[in-house]
Amino acid sequence: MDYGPPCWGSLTRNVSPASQSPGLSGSSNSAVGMSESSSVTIQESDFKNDYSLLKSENHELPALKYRRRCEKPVSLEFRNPNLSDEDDDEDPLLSSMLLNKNGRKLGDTSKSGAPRREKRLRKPTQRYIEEFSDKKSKHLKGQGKFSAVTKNRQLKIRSPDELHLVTGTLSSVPEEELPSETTIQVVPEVRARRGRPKKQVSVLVTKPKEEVFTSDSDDDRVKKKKRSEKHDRRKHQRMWTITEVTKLVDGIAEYGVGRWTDIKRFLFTTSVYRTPIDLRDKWRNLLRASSVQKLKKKEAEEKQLHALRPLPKSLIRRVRELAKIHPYPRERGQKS
DNA sequence: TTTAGGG
DNA sequence: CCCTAAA
Repeated sequence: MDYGPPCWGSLTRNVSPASQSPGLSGSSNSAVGMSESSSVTIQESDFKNDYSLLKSENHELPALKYRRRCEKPVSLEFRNPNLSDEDDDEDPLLSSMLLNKNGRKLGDTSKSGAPRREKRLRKPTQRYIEEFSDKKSKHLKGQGKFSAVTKNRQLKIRSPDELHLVTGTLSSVPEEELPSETTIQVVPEVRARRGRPKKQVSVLVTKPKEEVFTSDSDDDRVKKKKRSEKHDRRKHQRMWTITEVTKLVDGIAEYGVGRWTDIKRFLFTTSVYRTPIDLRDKWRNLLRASSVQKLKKKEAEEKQLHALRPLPKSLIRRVRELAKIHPYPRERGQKS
C-alpha cells in the first residue's frame, strides 16, 4: 500500500507515503493507528493490472486515501451533478431496495425518480469553493481527500463480513459505517431521516485514527436483530461507533467545544446523518458517560456490562480532559 | 443560521 | 433524537 495508485494525472510517485500524516491529530492524540487504510490493500493487484477499471468507477477511494495531495481531476470530474452526489443520492434508491417489502415506500420512491434528479442540480459552488480553498491554503490540515464517491463502490473491505455482503448497491455508505448490515434487511433508518444532508462537500477526512483499541466492537453499529416493526420505538437511531466518537472528540479537541458545525463540516462530512446537533448531544452523553466512570465501581461495571460498546479508556480519558479544558455549559457539574 | 437547553 | 428559545 505504499505506492498504491498515484495521482491520476501526474503520477507523482515521488510523494512519500509519510505524507498522510494528518495535521488534525497532531495535538491531542499521539497514538495514531491507521485503521481504515488496512482495508484497501486487497485492491492493489487490480490497480496494477486494470488501470482503466479504477478510472471507471469505484476504485478511486483508496487512492485518495493514500494521497491527500492528489486533488487532481477527481474533485471536478465527479462534481458532475448528473451522476455525482455522494451518499445521499442513493437514499431513495437504497431505501426502496431495502424496504421493498414495504410496498408503500417502494412506490413512493419510484414515483419520485425523475424529480429527484432535477433537484440535484443545486449549485454546491459557494460552500464547495470555500471549503476547497480553505483546506488547500489554510494549514493544509488533514482533510485533503476528495472522495467524490460514485454510485456504488463496493471496495473497501474492512471486515470479512463485507466480503460475502451481497453488496451491489447498498455499499454507498461513507466509510466508517455500515460494517455489517448483511443479516438484517429491515433497516428502517437507512439514512433517510428528515432531509438535512446540507452541503455535502466531497471532501472527506479519512484520518488514520485509531479504532485499534477495541478491535471491532465499534463496528457493531446496527447490530440489533430483527426488530419487529411494531416495536421500533424511535424511528431512526444510529449507533455511534467508536470511530465516530473518536472523531468527535478529536474534532472538539481541534476546534473547541461548541463549534459543532465546524466539526461536522470538517470531520463528519461524509456522514449525512450526524448533524451538528447530534454531535452536541453525543458530546453531552459522552460527558455524562465519562463522569459516570469515576463514580461507583459497581455502577461503572454494570454500565460497562450493559453497554454494547465498552467505550475505550483512551476515549474516556480524552473526553474528561476536554471537559476540563473547555467547560461545557451546565454539563460540567454533572449534578442531578 | 447556529447554539444551548430541555423533553 | 426532537423541539424550541436565544444569540
